[in-house]
Amino acid sequence: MARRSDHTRDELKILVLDKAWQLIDSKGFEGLTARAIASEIGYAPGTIYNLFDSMDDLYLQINARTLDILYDTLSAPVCNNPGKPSQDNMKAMALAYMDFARDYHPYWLMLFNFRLPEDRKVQAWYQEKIDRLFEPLETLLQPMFPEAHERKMKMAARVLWSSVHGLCFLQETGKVSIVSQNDASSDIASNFLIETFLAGLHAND
Amino acid sequence: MARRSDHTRDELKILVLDKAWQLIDSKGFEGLTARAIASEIGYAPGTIYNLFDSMDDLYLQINARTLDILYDTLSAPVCNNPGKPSQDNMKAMALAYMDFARDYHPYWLMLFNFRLPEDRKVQAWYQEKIDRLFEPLETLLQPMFPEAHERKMKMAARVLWSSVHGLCFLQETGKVSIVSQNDASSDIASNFLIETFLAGLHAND
DNA sequence: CCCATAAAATGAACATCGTTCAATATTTTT
DNA sequence: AAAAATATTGAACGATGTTCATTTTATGGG
Repeated sequence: MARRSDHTRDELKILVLDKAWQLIDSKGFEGLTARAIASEIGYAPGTIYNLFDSMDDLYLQINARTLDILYDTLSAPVCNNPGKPSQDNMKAMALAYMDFARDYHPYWLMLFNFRLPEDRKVQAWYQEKIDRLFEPLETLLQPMFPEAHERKMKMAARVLWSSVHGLCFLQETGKVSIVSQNDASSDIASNFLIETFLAGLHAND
Repeated sequence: MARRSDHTRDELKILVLDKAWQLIDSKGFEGLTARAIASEIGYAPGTIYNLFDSMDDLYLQINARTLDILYDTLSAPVCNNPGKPSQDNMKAMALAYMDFARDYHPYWLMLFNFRLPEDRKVQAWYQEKIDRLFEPLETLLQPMFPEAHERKMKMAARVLWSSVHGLCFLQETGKVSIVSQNDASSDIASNFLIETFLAGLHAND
């Protein structure tokens, strides 16, 4: 039996989440089970439930990690180069998101498979992590809107972001081949979307 | 024991799918189990597996029905009124999609939760049902492109369609509140997307 | 140092799931 | 009527998430 002084409660939580992350990496989401985690860290299955309300709760914590990495990805200098036009930065940001969806595929999928437990609202700290994702794009859109139109700018950010996500999602889950089987097709489509959207924004000024 | 002359194999398949559809409606996707279906139609669980390869196979058949209804929805006259400007039709089509996602919520979700069994490619007949979904939007976009640019038009259709889907998805799964908690916010966002995208198309002519 | 109390870890047990397949029941063919 | 073919069955298997009475470990006071 694991001795309870081996780790503090918080250390143990981190240990579980680290191992969960590894399991997803090696065996995919299907391989992520309470028993597998427990066995790997040398604890009994019941211990998981001393630390997390449920497996859904654990999935939520994994998603939190994923959202943090995604935020860092979208905040990276390659997508936020002040020396480059906003359009270039946006294209880079869209491609960064698509690369992220491929590189972190199982984690990225979990973000959308997650089901809220019953009618419970998503917790505030989690919603905060989601809302934060729009900030880098908002920063890029800012100069294109008068200061008085901040609300409209924020909507534009969410609409464009959602659009890129939709493109990425249908592409990545293999539901739709946008232009052809070409590997570059998602890049082309993404660039086309941003060019068109920005042109539309300027035209409607 | 059910007598095997009660139904032909095809009738039985339809019976199973009808009951599966009902179960999703009444108990949600979680209530859709082989045992529940079997019990409801007066057969044993094993019978399901005489008709379908697996539950995933059954989900695929349910998805096929959903895709058919969605196709009919997007083909409806309200979104394809020749007497109205294309932009109005597109806005109506986007709203029709969003209404569909709400009205058929569990079925609509299943379209994206479905996981391909192993590395098997999606079957051609299923891919056909997906590709067909773009046709109504392609018809609306057609007049905006020279005939020689058909490929570009098709890409535009898929990009705009994906964008609307992304908007709808993030809205419907409660991940993102686009403008506010307002009920009309998704309509506003969707209209904004289409106006901007079309303006961008014309500007880049 | 010992013992009472608190806390953590356990793992068997429960309900449920998808799935299999030998056995049984039914129909068709000979 | 017997035999072959086919459909249906349902117990059984190996999983899963989850619970919780029991056991183990740590702590603190006398």
